[in-house]
Amino acid sequence: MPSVNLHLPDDHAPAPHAATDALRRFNRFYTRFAGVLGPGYMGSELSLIEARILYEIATGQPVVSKRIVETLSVDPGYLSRILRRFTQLGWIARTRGADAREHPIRLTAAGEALFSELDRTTAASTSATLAHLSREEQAGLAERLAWIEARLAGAPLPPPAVRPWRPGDMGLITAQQAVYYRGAYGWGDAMEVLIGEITSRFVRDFDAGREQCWVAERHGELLGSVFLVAESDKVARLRLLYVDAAARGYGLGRDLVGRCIAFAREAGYAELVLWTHTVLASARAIYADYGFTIEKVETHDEFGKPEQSEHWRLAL
Amino acid sequence: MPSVNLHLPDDHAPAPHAATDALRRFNRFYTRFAGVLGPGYMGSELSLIEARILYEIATGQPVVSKRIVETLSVDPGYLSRILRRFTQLGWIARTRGADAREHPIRLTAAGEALFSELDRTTAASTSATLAHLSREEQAGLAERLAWIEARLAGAPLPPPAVRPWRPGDMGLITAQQAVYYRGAYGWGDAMEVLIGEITSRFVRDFDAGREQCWVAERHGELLGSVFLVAESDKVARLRLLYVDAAARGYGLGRDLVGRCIAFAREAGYAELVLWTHTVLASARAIYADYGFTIEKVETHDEFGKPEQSEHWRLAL
DNA sequence: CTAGTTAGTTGACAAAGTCAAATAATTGAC
DNA sequence: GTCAATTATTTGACTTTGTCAACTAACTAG
Repeated sequence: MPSVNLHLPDDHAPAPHAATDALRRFNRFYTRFAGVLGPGYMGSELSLIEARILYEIATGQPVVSKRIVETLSVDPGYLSRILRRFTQLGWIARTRGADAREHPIRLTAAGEALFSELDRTTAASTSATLAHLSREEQAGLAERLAWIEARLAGAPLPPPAVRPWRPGDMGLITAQQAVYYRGAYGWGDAMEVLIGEITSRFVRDFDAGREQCWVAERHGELLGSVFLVAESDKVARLRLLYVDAAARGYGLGRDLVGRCIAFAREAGYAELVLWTHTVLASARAIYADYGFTIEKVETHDEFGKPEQSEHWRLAL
Repeated sequence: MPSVNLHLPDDHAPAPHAATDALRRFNRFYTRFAGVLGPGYMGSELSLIEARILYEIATGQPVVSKRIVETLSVDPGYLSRILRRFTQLGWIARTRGADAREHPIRLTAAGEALFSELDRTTAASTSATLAHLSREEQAGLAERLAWIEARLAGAPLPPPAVRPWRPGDMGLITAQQAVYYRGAYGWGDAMEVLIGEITSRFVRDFDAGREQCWVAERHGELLGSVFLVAESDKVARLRLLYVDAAARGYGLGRDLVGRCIAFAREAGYAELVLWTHTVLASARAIYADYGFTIEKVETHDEFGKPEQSEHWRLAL
């Protein structure tokens, strides 16, 4: 279920604090919502923190208390007492580590049983709160949660995954590029129409062994794409290379062009051509690096304002 | 920044518990994340609950403690003591309500000052945690948060908002309908191509006074669309009516068709025609209700399997 | 070997939260 | 109108949860 991030330049400019307000609002909502899932912990004897500690132990065995203190930001003294109680209850056992100051923690059989029981009941309860959502909504929820977590965590995002095209991709590609080029270069409707025609024609005439389209995705978001289409028996054309701003710095453009070249060689083409514009500097750099050369330069006025375009060519 | 919910039927079927796991994972993440925003409350003297109580008072003035107990699910006794302390500190004042058992609460001037200070600092701190996100990411975050809150709250969703088309919409419409008809009726690539061509042509030949496309959206998600295009001087054609499963029950299809009819009358057309398929029962019901009648029925094989289609007509 | 660190524990508290009983006002049944 | 039942809030008597600093034992670097 890919989506695209469409941000029109002349869109109702969102209030500068819209995102801040949205997050604060969500925060109020979610603390209440989590309260429903959360404390009292599912009728078990465990408090929320105890359950979280048990989770850390179960998933990280053997784990030293220092790590728990760090990941859960719990007071070491408090943790120490909780762990003592867990030991008395027979849920955990503490061994001697290589470093004798550490006392690595493991679950006992009873602890494992408790944890898997807890895991089952919380899963069931969470599942119940999602029961009223359709399959599509559940999938959409999972994707949005992952997206949000990735941004809020501030951790580096995973690189986008590249895959061959699927039904539905063409429209998204068209929408994405149309909005981008309009915003970035002021290109008009004619460009949107052109892209739409190229993508429609691609599906209509698709020749599986000799043509392909690759799409890059992350957390359900379309982040890049490229087409390789047959121009003639011996000539292939690379079209509509695009890398979203949110996917810069992963070498994605290079990857996509590389796939086209490899595929074209494999399919027995003798040369690969493409048409691009002088303003598209980063794409041009990639073409040049792969050994493409400019064959012809011409200025046209198809996109609502004069634009210098270039025909590139690579012998395979 | 609309998106579309694309769920291919033969997609990697998500594990049945994917959404549950995603939510549990998010829950672990978010409790930690909120801890950063949260307790200690921004260097102020207030604990998280105190801050939440202050918020409830400030935004709901005058408010009775029962309401706070319900919305925050806090113990009444505990709340009572906190409110007494707030009163002693001069932040709130309690009056006599119409029902003398209640003691409606208001903020004093000092309370207002405290609250707006707190509001400012939490906004600043939240804003700081979002500083590393781009404008697009912030907008995407806000939309996703709203979407998630709406689903998890289980509250009825707001009706989709209808607006005229914008650049980028055409591709999304194409993607959405292509995926839907493939999944629901097994229609193939030819259908996707047809939709792509219709939408591209619409942009190319768009005649503003005599043609229009409306799009329904909610939380940044495309939920429906319809086209009205000129067929000839006196004849308009309604095309590509679509209402997403997530938007059923709002009368959206009826609304969209109604807009087409009103627009066509306004623009001076004498009649409105459309082409649809017999399997599309709910669309047909809408057409019939508006007084459209079937002119001709024919079976074609364009979508990969035989399908009965119908030509409808309405005199304006 | 010594001074400085580090992992974890303990004691002494303070803060947060709970529960049941009490108080005062209101409602509904007769 | 009166009385029992109910409701909003408060109070008392607690338990649980969380904090802070001092402490012990083990490690590390010079």
